[in-house]
Amino acid sequence: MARITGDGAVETGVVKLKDVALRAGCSVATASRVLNGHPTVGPAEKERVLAAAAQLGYVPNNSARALRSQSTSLVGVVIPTLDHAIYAKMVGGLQERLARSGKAVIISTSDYDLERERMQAKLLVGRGVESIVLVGLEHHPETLEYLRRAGVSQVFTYTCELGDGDAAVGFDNRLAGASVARFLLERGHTRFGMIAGVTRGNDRATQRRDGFIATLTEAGIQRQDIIVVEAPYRIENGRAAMQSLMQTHPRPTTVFCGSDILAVGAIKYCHSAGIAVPEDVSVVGFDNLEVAELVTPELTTVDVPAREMGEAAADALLRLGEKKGSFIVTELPTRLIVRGSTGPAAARR
Amino acid sequence: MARITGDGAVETGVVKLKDVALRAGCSVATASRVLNGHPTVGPAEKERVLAAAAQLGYVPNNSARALRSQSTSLVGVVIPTLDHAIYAKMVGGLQERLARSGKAVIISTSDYDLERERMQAKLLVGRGVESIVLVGLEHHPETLEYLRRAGVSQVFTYTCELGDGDAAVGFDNRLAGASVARFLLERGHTRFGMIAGVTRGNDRATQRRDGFIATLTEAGIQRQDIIVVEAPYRIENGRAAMQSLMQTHPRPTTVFCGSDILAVGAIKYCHSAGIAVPEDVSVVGFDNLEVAELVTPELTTVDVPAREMGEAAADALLRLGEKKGSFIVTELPTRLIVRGSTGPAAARR
DNA sequence: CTGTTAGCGCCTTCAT
DNA sequence: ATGAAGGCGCTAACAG
Repeated sequence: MARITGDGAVETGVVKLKDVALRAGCSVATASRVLNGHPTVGPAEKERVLAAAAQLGYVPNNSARALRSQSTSLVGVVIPTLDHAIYAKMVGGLQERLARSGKAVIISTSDYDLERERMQAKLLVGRGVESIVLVGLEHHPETLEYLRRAGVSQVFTYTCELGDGDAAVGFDNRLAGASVARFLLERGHTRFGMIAGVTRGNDRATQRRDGFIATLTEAGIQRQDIIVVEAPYRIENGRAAMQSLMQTHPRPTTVFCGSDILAVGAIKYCHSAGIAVPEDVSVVGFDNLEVAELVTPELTTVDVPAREMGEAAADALLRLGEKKGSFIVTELPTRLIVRGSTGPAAARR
Repeated sequence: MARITGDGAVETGVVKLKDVALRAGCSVATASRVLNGHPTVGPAEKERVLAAAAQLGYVPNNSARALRSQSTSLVGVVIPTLDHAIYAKMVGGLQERLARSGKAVIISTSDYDLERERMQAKLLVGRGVESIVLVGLEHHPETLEYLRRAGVSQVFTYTCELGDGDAAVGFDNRLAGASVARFLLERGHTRFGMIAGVTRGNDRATQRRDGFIATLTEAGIQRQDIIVVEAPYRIENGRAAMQSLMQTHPRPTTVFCGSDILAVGAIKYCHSAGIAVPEDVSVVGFDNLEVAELVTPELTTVDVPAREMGEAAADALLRLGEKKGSFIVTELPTRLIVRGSTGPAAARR
């Protein structure tokens, strides 16, 4: 698809900066300067370059630009999975906000595996990302070391602890777990169950659990009256976990779930087993997903501002680019949304 | 933060091919050959290069590789929104499958706006993507023209019509709508409502609606016994739309919703208004989201293989790269999942 | 203010 | 089978 231009040059496919310079009658350096808004260019020259670029439909080659300038305007994000709305929405907020600043987002998933996260992060560095957005505080030490050496700034989300990162955007998972505990204590509950997410390699799940338990024990609840199980975030697992909890004697008067996903599974089990919610057992979730308002009874849960977190992560990342070497912590509020799945403690039987 | 390695080299930041060659005691050419699986390398040399690369944690610089080889291994995807699970999951499948082939995914969103989609597509081309994954068949003509000129192959998803694209991976929305109509006819329904998604610029919503209506009219249903409203995919809108449908006289014995999101809103309205589902009115959704099994009664819906679609899109895109200029159509099956929200037609009142 | 020059990191001829 | 060298397209020094 070669074609002959007005001035006789033969072009094949893509137009390069050289072509623009040729047509504008200047050097590639000047053309480059104009196109990059460099000020020291005469207005006449400038005009010609711009016109030439427009006529030729010039599109800069980002690979060359990136290679040369060592800057790609690329941001990497590694999340556990796109199947969970909270992560997907976070990425949505991130992407949208970054797009306004001309940055693009390369996405990848780790499936809650810190080792996979490490690999993904390396690949992203190879892609030339200048910053990387990770979920949580806990990561493979090598991941962070590698990123640091590569000069890639690190933004942690879903946590407001900075750890070894450059920025943290999120909330205090421990505090959130504690707030649920306090709420349930106030309602007079005495025996507690928890269906936590898998805590291995997941600081969010760990802290929610720890904050919950610590607050209960500080309030005088015996450790034997707190029974904790772990389950991957899937409805089926919530159901099975609830079943095991409901088979203990005496059974908990309330169950706190590390995610709404688990909570709806738990409620589903109760329905099938003839256990009344909240009369027999109160259930609390986490995340405030859309489903929270769709189950019967509606789910008491902790609202997590997923989209806002993505937007705030974008802001943090942008500021990090401006002042290199600074640290940013943005704490976002969570709040307990009380709905029908919780009530006063069930009568002892 | 330079550090001294065992063999005395000073490293700053990222490991380059030169570093690997140095440590392996060979030339960069040889190292390159080994890392690219070029056959003509002695096994001893090969071993050393691989070891060196592993020890140093070498990651190729994609900008350089892209510049040299004129190929970026970058794929762009534009979806309406990451807030809806079907799109998020599709992207998840796409990303995961492409990662295996060393391709990265740059993501962006259009918010169901074809004009925004056009802009995003242009930006992606500027980023050097070699293929682009779009949702649906209908796009701004300029979008497709631009992509074609830039040599970017186009994969459409959620449709199995090729249109002006190079590949289509999805299902027949019209047929899916028709299958719902047939199912409801068999159950003896006589007056039909539909809460469709917004059809403007959305061929999926349009075709689901058209297939539904066409099948009904072909079966002898009068057009006045089919009432259709449109609503953006949000629970609240489903609720409001259902309210308006339930206020017509005589009211429909069944309502087909263009998405489970709308359907759960519709069911929610029924609960609040004392309308029994499915006794008073049957409800059918679309997508088979997780919520479909969580509402009461559970939702009859059309299962859409979102993740598989992403994976199939990746496959199509890969094949497209191999045989330039070919066309690929992959039709994925949908199936009607019958649950408790549908029953025989309600008794006439 | 503009042009010339020297690479960015990698792959791939071309020699050996 | 291996190494040396050139250049992908662009930008940032440095000259002029």
